[in-house]
Amino acid sequence: MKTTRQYGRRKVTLKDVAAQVGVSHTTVSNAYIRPGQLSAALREKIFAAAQELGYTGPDPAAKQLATGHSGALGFLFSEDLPYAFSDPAVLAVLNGVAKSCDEMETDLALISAGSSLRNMNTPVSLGNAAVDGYILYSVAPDSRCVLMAQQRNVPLVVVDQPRLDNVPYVGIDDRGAAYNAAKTLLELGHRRFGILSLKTAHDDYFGILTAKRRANIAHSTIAMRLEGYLTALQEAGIAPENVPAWEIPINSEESGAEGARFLLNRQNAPTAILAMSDRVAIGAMQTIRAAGLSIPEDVSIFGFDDIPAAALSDLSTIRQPHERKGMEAVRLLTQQDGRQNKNVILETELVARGSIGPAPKG
Amino acid sequence: MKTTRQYGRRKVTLKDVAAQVGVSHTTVSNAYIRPGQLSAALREKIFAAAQELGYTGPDPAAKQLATGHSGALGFLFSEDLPYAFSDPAVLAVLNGVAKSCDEMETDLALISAGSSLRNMNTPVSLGNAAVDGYILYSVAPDSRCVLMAQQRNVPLVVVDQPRLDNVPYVGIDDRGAAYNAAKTLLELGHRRFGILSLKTAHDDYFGILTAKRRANIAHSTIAMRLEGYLTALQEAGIAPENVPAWEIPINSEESGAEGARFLLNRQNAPTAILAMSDRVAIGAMQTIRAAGLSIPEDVSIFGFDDIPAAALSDLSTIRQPHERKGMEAVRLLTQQDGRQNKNVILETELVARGSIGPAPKG
DNA sequence: TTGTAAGCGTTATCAC
DNA sequence: GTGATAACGCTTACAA
Repeated sequence: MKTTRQYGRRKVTLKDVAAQVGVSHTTVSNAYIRPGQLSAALREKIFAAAQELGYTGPDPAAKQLATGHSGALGFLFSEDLPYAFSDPAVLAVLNGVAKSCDEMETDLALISAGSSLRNMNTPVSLGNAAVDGYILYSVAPDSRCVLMAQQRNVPLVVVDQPRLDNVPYVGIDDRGAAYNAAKTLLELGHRRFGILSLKTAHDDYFGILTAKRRANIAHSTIAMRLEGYLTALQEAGIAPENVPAWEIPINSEESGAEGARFLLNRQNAPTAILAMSDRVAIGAMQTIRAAGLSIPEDVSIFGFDDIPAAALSDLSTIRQPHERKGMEAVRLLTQQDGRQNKNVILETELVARGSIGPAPKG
Repeated sequence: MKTTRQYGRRKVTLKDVAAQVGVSHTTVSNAYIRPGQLSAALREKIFAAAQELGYTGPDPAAKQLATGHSGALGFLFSEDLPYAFSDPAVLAVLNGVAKSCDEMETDLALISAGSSLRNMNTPVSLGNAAVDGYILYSVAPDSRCVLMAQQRNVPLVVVDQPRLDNVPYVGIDDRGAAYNAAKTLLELGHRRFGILSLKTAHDDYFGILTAKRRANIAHSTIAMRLEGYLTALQEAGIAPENVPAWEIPINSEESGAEGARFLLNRQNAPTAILAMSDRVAIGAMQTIRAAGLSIPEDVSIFGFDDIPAAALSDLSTIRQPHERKGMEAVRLLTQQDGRQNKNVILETELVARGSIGPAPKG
């Protein structure tokens, strides 16, 4: 991509407009940003001249260099963009961010963490993007871009992950929500549980969630959810080591289906499955039905997120206010008036649907 | 959002690093962009100093001002962002764009046309974003931002809409695809058709797609699809005026359901419905079934797009290579080496599923 | 291999 | 209300 000059004609600047009208370039600048400083007539005259010359307003880069801010914010994903666009939960958050940006006339730059991690040879910044601040969305705590974002010395807000000192945080009570889900199933009489966990660490492992891995969970949201589940079960006298768990490689229906196969094929297969996302749960439901079992007569299942597909699948789940997460993040980023550490914990709601029922007799 | 300086410490610049190491300004700059110009040892020394001082690389704004380009591109939606994120077809395109951007290490700025249309008092540019080029995605031809984008004097690429002189274009053969859909239903013996059309103009109208509106369709993709349908029908001896059509207000399932109610409540209700999007078709299917009719025994229905939900609903449709649209757009934007007018028309595929069948007897 | 100096197009300060 | 002048932080001939 070449610069404007590729077209031959030199870029039209403030100066050109000023010359045309016969005023100083300051006055033209004022016409755009301080309307009160000149007569309406002159302002009109300037705009007319600009129009005629093909001047499209102050150059964003120059403006930013002079003012120190760009009017754009960066939304930083941990996953690659293609994945992000396929996940309804991510989209809902992004939706909220977009809404708020729209209102504030702020531009939105999408930045995938993946891309920033490539150039290991050169200490690159996070994207070439000129942004006034970053929203870190569910970024792995050990990711290099966390450090990079902090070094950049612009306002930051974290959504979901990771918890950072002196950085505002938007999230939910993952632990409490998970606790309630497990509790609900316990009250229905279930005693044999299985857990479908999202990735616990930034590696390529998937399979049985071993005790060792349980103890070293890098992703705090996952750790909290697991803790919530296990705490409820433990309170009911069910020891964590007696609760089989499967760690999936990626948040998708297929992975959920695979995890469910593991759980159902064990001795003493669970009558209740706790899944850390709706996509995983929906995949698991397919496996359950394919095995000739009924939901909820034979197996109850609980999801997490309440994506649109959950209602269609009659899946019980934890409703997260995804969109509000995004909106709060923008608000926090925009209103950062000091170093105060404002956190926002949003409410979740337990949505009971047809996927859960009393534990089967016997 | 304040500038960096809010934190008290002055921003670290190239100069500071240069002073620290005891070299010039330029050498430090070279360390970042022209590694060949200095010894590896010196380069390391410079990076070390940068690290120590907290220098995070050249300031994007300053860099852009000096070089003339930003390494970012703008993706311009006609709809507001929140809508865009709810439309699977839009997302798929965005996905393709994101993929390509990722590869090229280009940043992606999302810009909704809506926001640019607000400040009518000041001639604002498209977003504050400093971008090297724009992808215009399905923007209404009469939208102000088309003009604004052109004035900005940066490379442009249009996806789907509108066709612009001297601007590369990425799209499909809407007319041909629609023609094939109608043809397929004709071959199944259908004679009574109904059309569910997307918005034809940029106003608040919805309801019967009148002859007058049919003749004044602002959105070229819609015009082409309608023409494709009607041409096929006309060739089979069915006059356009005998084909009822409903124009929906917004591309959603609800609107489709409403449109289908109109079509089914008429005298001589259609046995075949041509919908211009899958979302609309899926909404219509609900109405059809709610009316006690079977698909495809009583009514056949054809969608457009092949979004994931189409397969789940067993909906026949036209598969568009959404993702490739996005990738091609980035390619065209990036490779613009002159003023040549490269257009890309991607292939579509007719996907026949269970939603179509022979016309009912009688 | 390194340094000097001239921009890049704005905004901001402060006189007039 | 208006206009010089100095930043803003960097890139890039060109010179050494």
